[in-house]
Amino acid sequence: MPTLRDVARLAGVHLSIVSRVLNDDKKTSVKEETRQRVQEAAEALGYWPNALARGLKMKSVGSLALVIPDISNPVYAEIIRGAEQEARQSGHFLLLASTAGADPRTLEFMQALLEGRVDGVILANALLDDAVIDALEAGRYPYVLVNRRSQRARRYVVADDAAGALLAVNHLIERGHRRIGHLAGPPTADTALNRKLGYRHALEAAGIVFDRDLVVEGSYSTESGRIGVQQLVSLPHPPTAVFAANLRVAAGAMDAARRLGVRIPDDLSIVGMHDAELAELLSPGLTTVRLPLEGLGREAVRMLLRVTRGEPGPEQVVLTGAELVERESVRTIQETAHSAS
Amino acid sequence: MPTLRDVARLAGVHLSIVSRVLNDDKKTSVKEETRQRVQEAAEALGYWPNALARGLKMKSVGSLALVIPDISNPVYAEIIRGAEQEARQSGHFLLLASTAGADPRTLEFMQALLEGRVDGVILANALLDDAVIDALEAGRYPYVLVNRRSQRARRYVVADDAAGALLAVNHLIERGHRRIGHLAGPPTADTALNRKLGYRHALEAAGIVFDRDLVVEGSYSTESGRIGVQQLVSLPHPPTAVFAANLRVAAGAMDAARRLGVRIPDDLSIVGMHDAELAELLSPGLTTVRLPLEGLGREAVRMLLRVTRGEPGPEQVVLTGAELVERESVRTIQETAHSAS
DNA sequence: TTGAAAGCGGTACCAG
DNA sequence: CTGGTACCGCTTTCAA
Repeated sequence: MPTLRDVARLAGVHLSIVSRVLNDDKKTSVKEETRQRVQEAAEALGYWPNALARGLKMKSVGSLALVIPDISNPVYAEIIRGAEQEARQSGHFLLLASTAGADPRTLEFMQALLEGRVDGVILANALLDDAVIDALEAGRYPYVLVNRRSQRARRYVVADDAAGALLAVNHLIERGHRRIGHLAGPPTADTALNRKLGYRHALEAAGIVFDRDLVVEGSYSTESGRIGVQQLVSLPHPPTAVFAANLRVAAGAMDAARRLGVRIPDDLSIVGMHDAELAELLSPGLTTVRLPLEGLGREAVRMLLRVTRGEPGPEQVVLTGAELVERESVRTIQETAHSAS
Repeated sequence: MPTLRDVARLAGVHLSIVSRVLNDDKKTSVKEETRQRVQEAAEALGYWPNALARGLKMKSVGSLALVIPDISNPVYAEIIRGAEQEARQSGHFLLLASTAGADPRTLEFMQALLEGRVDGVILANALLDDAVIDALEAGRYPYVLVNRRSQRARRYVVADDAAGALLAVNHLIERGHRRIGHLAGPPTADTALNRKLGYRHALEAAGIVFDRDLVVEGSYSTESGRIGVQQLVSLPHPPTAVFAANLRVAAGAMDAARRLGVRIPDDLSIVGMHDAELAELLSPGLTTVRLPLEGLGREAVRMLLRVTRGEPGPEQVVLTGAELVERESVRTIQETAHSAS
């Protein structure tokens, strides 16, 4: 790998001149002819600056990291896309780091990342340990949480999960459902809590009494959906519809329902949270709520960049704009129970 | 951020001693008491080495990059997992970089990565431009292709796609199918070519004449599967089964078939390549061939690490071990056509 | 056993 | 307009 020194030698100038030319420094001017020579020499040698050396001097390497717990979760694909675009547009490099398998050592993992490899981190880790956040705050390290809120974290960007859930459950109510179950996510996840909140609000607003038997708490996994739906359908008075906290949960629920002989939507309607290609591939197509995840990614990068530059700006942002995507997993029911009583 | 100098000052020793203690240098010995003082000082300050400075000096930063075209493709999840584990086990840091959206600038993208941010790269980019590989070779940069072979590339690790395809098609043949279509992947992808080859070999071995109308070429997308299946079922003499080159293609095919009123497996059997959770969530469950993708990731990291260390070793590896995962998308048919003639 | 110093590849300030 | 130089934080060789 050629260095500045090599280019300087070839061009017959001092290396500081090469640096100026290549960074086109406005402060000092360079004779046009010299500039030419330098550029040609750099070209000829295939010179490419060393990010380490530059980063060491500049205290900034021009890259950000997005830390993700599980790359295979489709939720992250959209956040990544948004973050990627935004980073690229502002001339930064986005590196992804998966913590899968590193769980017990997340803190060490973060430290390794923060040794100078990146200028700041975006944490999409829903199950992130508070200790990590404390360490980040203590070290005054530039960071932003995405898709997760935390008491300890000063900065985050999240979607309006409660509003999204409201949308989902209202849809079910409009279609005549009154006995609506909820496959909730892990109580450790802020998003799960807000979705449950939205669920309760929707019921409340419709004058439906909340029945705690109808909500089963689990994790954000397909397996959790399978278990949950089994529990709901074996209730003495099972729900006619269910709101799943997550796409994976919904998919698992559909899978289990099918195996149990529960037809969707005939026997059970279902709407899931978060829209992705999977929702369309399921059979029947899953009605979902689309969250502005790509926007989350973009906004997180913007915020992080502001922080690294020491610029002021909002530190907590809630992105609204959830919308219902109707497919075939919800059926309309007559309000028989009502009129019969 | 405290530096070596800060620790040295606090411990009352020279910074070179601190370096020795912290890296527990075997060559020079340090008085036990001094060692203690240094460690305490480092601890007290929360010292953490600067990877940039160290990397600049050592010409190695202890991290590798895995470059992926599209993070949402489930194929990569497994490769990533394997690579991650292997990297971690050997004390390296695996960074992921997605090229999505950077397509026309992949070369620049690679250069940015190779400015010193990482010690080497693993390219999982199936549609990678040859120019990138040439540049990598020319720059003698440590790299390994994974899940893709190339004339220009000296190093790669791939699965035995042809054998996997053989497995899939043989399964169909054993179940009595003789008119078997193939939804092929993009001719630019080495994996697609090998899968098509396996398909042909299987037919040949069974004495089934190859009918070019039964193979429709596309891309590795769900949309391609949709289009392909539509084309196949509208043939004057449509196939009774189809082998999809990819999980996404299979999923798209199933989706389109459903919309066209073609029942699976009753009207059309289908087997896909690459097993992932999605295969199980589809309805009916998709029979697939499981490829040793996690192993691909592991092996790629091992190879890359060897390269960075200048150690000898195999440069092309083909991982065998594909296996059939039976679910519900294939039905057995009687060999009526045979006996009737 | 410890200290001093060179240098990795850049950037930026200062002097000529 | 150009050259010289200090320094970013760390590793490592050489002397004391």
